[in-house]
Amino acid sequence: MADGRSTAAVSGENLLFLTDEQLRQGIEAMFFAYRGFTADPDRILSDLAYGRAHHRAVHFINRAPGTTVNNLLNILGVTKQSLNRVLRRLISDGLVESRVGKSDKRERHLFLTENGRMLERRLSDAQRARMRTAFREAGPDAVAGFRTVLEAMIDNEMQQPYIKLKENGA
Amino acid sequence: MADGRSTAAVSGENLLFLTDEQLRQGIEAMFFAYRGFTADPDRILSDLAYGRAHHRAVHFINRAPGTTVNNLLNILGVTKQSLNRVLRRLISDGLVESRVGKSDKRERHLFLTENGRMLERRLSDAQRARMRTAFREAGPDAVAGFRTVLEAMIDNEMQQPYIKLKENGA
DNA sequence: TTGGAATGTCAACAAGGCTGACATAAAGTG
DNA sequence: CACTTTATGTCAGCCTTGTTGACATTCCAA
Repeated sequence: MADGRSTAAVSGENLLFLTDEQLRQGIEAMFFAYRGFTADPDRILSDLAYGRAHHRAVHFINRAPGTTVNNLLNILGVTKQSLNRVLRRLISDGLVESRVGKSDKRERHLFLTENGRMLERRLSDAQRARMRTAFREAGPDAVAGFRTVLEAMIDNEMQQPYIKLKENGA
Repeated sequence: MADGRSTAAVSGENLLFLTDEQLRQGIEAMFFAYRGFTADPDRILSDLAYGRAHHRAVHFINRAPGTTVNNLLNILGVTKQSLNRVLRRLISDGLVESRVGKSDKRERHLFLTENGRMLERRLSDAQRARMRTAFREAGPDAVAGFRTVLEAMIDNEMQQPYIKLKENGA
């Protein structure tokens, strides 16, 4: 661990930025920031007796309307049993609609209903507001760096569904 | 929502960086990056039948040896009952030692045992390795921006315990 | 000295992960 | 056509980790 300094020299510009202390600060910042990041939606959700799992489903259905259950499974990285529990409730509460696929009738294509879109809007408005404030405080250069580091931190195994998100075959 | 552009003008430099689309990308990057961030420790923990809650406890006890249960509670933002369950197991497994406070016998001061330090090392090595790779790929300027944005995103209500972490009164 | 505040423990419940097993319907293949 | 594979849903049961309620201990101040 004493060689943190020498490895940092790869970048050349700042010899100190890869010490274990710097990394630990990054790790803790990530922990506390993620909590802040989810705090506002969490408050809204708990009033409705929903959890983060519902938020994630609603978010990605909104982003890719008509996505199949299987595609959502890959994006979220949970089991179908776990997702199914969440979807069942969202459907019975009238926030999500499930349509049998036209070309492949085994598939279910998922859409937000009007009420679903309203909830999604409430949640994402809250989350965007916090992100907007943080971005504005930090400035455009910091935002670019933020994005660059986050992208480098994303698991390569898991990056495919993130990209595959465009597909939409209702 | 059409006024995203005008609010972005506050920063002056990049008129586009606060559109809803940019914010949405930031939100999703945060979601996927956090998953990557926890993936390596999660794998180690699941072999030991521990969860993230154990990781968090071990991390902050290592960072502030002798911290009290109450202080840890404030840092982690969970109920004392929830933390207690985790601590009980860590103590009975011989990873954490709980010493009754000298001046105030109601308090318990927490320390990692030798085995506890070994686990902490394994977990933080894995997490640091990923963060180091991401930092190195992104470069020092991006890292600075990353830190700036995360700090701006941390809930102000929750920032105090993060700072209070220094105290140590065994 | 006594009552309230602080601290920590035990019990029970819920959300949301997980695995395993199984059913159904549709699609694809020999 | 028979057989296999794929997509989805469901039931049962487990675990972790949140929650609230009840309670014991300790400290301190009126």
